[in-house]
Amino acid sequence: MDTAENYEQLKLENQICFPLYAASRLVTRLYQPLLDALNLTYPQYLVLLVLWEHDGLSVNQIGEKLHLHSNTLTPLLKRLEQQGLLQRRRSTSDERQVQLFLTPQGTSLKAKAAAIPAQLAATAALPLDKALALKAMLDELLKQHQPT
Amino acid sequence: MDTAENYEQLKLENQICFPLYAASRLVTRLYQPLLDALNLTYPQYLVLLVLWEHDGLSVNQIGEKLHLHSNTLTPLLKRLEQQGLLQRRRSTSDERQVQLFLTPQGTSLKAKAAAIPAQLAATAALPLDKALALKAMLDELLKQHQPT
DNA sequence: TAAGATTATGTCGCATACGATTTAAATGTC
DNA sequence: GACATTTAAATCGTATGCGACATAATCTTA
Repeated sequence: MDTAENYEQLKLENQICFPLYAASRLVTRLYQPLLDALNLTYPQYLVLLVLWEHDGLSVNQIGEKLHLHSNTLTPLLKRLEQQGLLQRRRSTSDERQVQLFLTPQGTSLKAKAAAIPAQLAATAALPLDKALALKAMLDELLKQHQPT
Repeated sequence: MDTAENYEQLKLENQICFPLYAASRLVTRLYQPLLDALNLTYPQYLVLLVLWEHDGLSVNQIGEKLHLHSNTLTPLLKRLEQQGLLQRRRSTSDERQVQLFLTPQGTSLKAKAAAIPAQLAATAALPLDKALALKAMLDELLKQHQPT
């Protein structure tokens, strides 16, 4: 094995995963001032995006969409329930499942959030074509590692 | 304002930042089995990448490279010190600064880590050209938000 | 040079992530 | 139908991230 080449690949500037890690945190920080107005964190915002599209999903169904498990989601969902944005309710057909239903406040928050994507695009300062190309590549990477 | 269009942009599938968030977490999970052999977390590995290139940097100098601050780095560095991989030492020229120096164990870990980039590339299953294109776009995004 | 501003690190609190385990409900199988 | 297996949530412990603040050292500047 070529040790010199291997060491070359240990340099930070040659890492592919580091820019992914740094960019993800950067973008979350860019969201934060916008989300502060709604009193949400970025993962909480993601959960609401899901519920605004599909109200009444179970914990695992939300987790499938966000690639998160109940160990992360349960406490997060309890906090959203505390804030009065949603209600957690045991499914009657399958009592193992907990379904999440938006409250009127949770539903109405969607209107306030409507401006966020455009605002974020403005602050991120990434041209639309590059943003879409980036998204396409990330989606491909994610798709290759879907469970199933 | 076009509310329907704004709502369209609130769909999860139209988010650019969500795949970034999900891919970053995915890749960190892909690293984990490789890093387990070295008893490291991914952020700890990143710190060592920096020190293997530039031993003796201060907390903030590491933070600049990784885009992290002392509130994150100090506890992490203390854990690496506990593991015997590095030593934290007050700078004599400027007693506000703490410099990080690799121990022999910390230095020797580099040889064990040498195989990781290639192993990760294999598991990530992303063709090199796409990986490089992805990195280029992420680097551009990060560059636009450099402090200074 | 003394006092205020700046800088580097550290501490604290909160909210994720996530592996490992637990509990209860539903399902499969004989 | 009893029982082992599987499944959905929840719980626990550890390690980040990060905003806000505290502290000590250095710098500025009047």
